[in-house]
Amino acid sequence: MDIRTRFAPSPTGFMHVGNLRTCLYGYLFAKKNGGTFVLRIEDTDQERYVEGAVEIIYSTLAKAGIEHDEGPDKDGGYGPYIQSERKGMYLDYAKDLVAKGGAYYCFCDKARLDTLSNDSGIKKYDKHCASLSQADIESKIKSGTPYVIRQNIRTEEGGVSSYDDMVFGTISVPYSDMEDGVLIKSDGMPTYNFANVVDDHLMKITHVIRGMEYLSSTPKYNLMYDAFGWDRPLYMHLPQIMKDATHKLSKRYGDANFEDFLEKGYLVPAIINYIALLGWSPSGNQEKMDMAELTEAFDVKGVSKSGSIFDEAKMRWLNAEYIKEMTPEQFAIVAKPYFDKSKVAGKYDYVQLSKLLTSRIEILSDIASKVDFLEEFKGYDLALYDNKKNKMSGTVALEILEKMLPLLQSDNDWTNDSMQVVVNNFIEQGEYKKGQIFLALRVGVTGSGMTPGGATEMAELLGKAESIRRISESIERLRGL
RNA sequence: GGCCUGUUGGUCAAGCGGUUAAGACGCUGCCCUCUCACGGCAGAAUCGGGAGUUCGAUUCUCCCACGGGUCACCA
Repeated sequence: MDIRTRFAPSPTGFMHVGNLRTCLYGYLFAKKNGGTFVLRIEDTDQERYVEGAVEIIYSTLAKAGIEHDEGPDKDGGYGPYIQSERKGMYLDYAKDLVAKGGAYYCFCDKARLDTLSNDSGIKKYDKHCASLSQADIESKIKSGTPYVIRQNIRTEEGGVSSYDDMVFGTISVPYSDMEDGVLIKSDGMPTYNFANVVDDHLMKITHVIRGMEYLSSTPKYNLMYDAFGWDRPLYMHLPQIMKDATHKLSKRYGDANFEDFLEKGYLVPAIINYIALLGWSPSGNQEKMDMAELTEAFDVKGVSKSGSIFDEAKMRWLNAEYIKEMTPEQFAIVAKPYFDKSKVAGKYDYVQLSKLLTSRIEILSDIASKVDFLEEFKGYDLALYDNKKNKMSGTVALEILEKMLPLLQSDNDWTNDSMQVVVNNFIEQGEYKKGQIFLALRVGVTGSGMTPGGATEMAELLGKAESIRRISESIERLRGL
C-alpha cells in the first residue's frame, strides 16, 4: 500500500510550533516509508481567515526543509488542494450520505436548538428531524426552509465505535455519547468534520496524523467512513506541547511561533531537531539529528502519549551544538544581521569575530551582548585589575603595561601568534607571573573582565593602532590612581 | 458535569514482571585554562496515592487524586 499522509493547516496566522511538529511527523512518517506527503489548506472558515497566512504556511515549510509532494502548488492528481476550491463537491457527498442513511436533513432553527440545553448547560441535538417523513422533507426544502445536514448516529442500535490509534491504542466511544453533528451548514458549506473525512478519502490519505484534540471525535468520523462504505484510514494522534504543567503552548503567548524563534536567532535545523524530540524519542541515544537522520530514525513506537513541556533551555543547547560545528565563514553569514544590529556593526571583520563566537554563543541574539564591550572601552572600572589569586592590582598592572607597551609597538605583524611570542618572551624574564601579564593586557586593551577570547586574540581583533591607543589610555588612567 | 485520555528526577525521556531505574538538558563540584566559553570527569535529583494479581511490581488489574482534551452551523 502506498502510504499517504497530509498536513492540513488552517490559514489563521503564524505557524505555531505545535502545528509544525504535527507537520514534521507527517512528513517524517511518509518519507520514512517511501510515501507521499500532501499539503492541503483548510480555509472553509472565512471568519478566521487571516490575510497572508497561506504564504506563511508555504514559507515555513520551505524554510523548515519540509517539502510536500502534493499541494496547491504541486498537483498530484487529487486536487484541488485548497478546501474553498472544493466547496462545490461536499453537498453532493452529503446527499449521498443521506441516501445511505448516514445523515439527514435538519430544519430546526436556533430558537429550538437553544431549548435543548440540559441541566448542566450542555446541549445535545435530540434527533428531532431524523424522523421526518420524506414528504415533509421535500416540502420544506421546496418552500425554502433553511436546513443543515446532520450526521446520523444510529444510537437506537446501541453499540460502540472503536478504532486502534497508532499511539494511544484502542479508543472506544459509545454511540450514545455522540451527537448528530452538522455536516453541511445552512450556507451549504461543509463543516471541518465533514470536509476532512471527504477530503482525506478522496486524497487517499492512509494515515491521519494530527493533534490529540481529535482523539475522542475520531470514532464519529469513522462512522462516516463506514456509512459511505469507505475504508477507514489509520490514525496517529499526537500529545500536546505544553507551556507548563497545566497550560498548553498557545498562540496567545506569542512566543511559540516558528518565525519568532528564527528571529531570536535559532537555526532552522536546531528548531526542527528540538521539536522532533518533543513527544518522540529515538531508540538510540543520539539526540542531535538532521532531517535525513530524523527521517531514518522516526518510528511511531517512540511517540509518547503524554504532553511535553517546551523547554527552551534545551533548544538553546541544541542550537549551540549546531553553531559549534559551523565554520567561522558559515557563522558570519547567518550572524551578519545580528552583528549589524550591534555596536560593532561594520567596524570589525565578522569572520574574525565569528572565530571567537561559535563556541560562546547559543543563539544569534546573544551576539550583541558578547561583542558590544569592544566599543565600550571608555571609563571601565579599574578594579578589574584586582585579583587576589594572582596578587594583582592596578599598581602591578601599570608596571606591566608600561614595560609591555614598547615591546608591543615593535611587533609589526600584530597577529595572535606574533603577540604570543612577544608576551612569552616577557614572561620568560620572570619578573611577573603569566596570569598577571595576561590579565593586565586583557583588561588594558578591552576594559572588560570577561572577554570572548584571550588578551592577544582581542588585541588582534582591535588592530594595532587601536590596541596601542587603548593601552596608552589605560596607563594614563592607572597613573591617576 | 458526561465522555476520551495522561501521570518515571526541575525539563525531555528509556523502560515493557526480577535493572545499581538508561541517556540528554539544566544544576553543583573538580580538571583544563590569561578571563569567558569549549572540552573532560564526577555528583545531587525520579516511578502521584491506595488496593489487588504474583515468589516478586515502575511495568498487569481496579479504585482514587491530580492534569489535559472534547462536548459549535471553528478548525
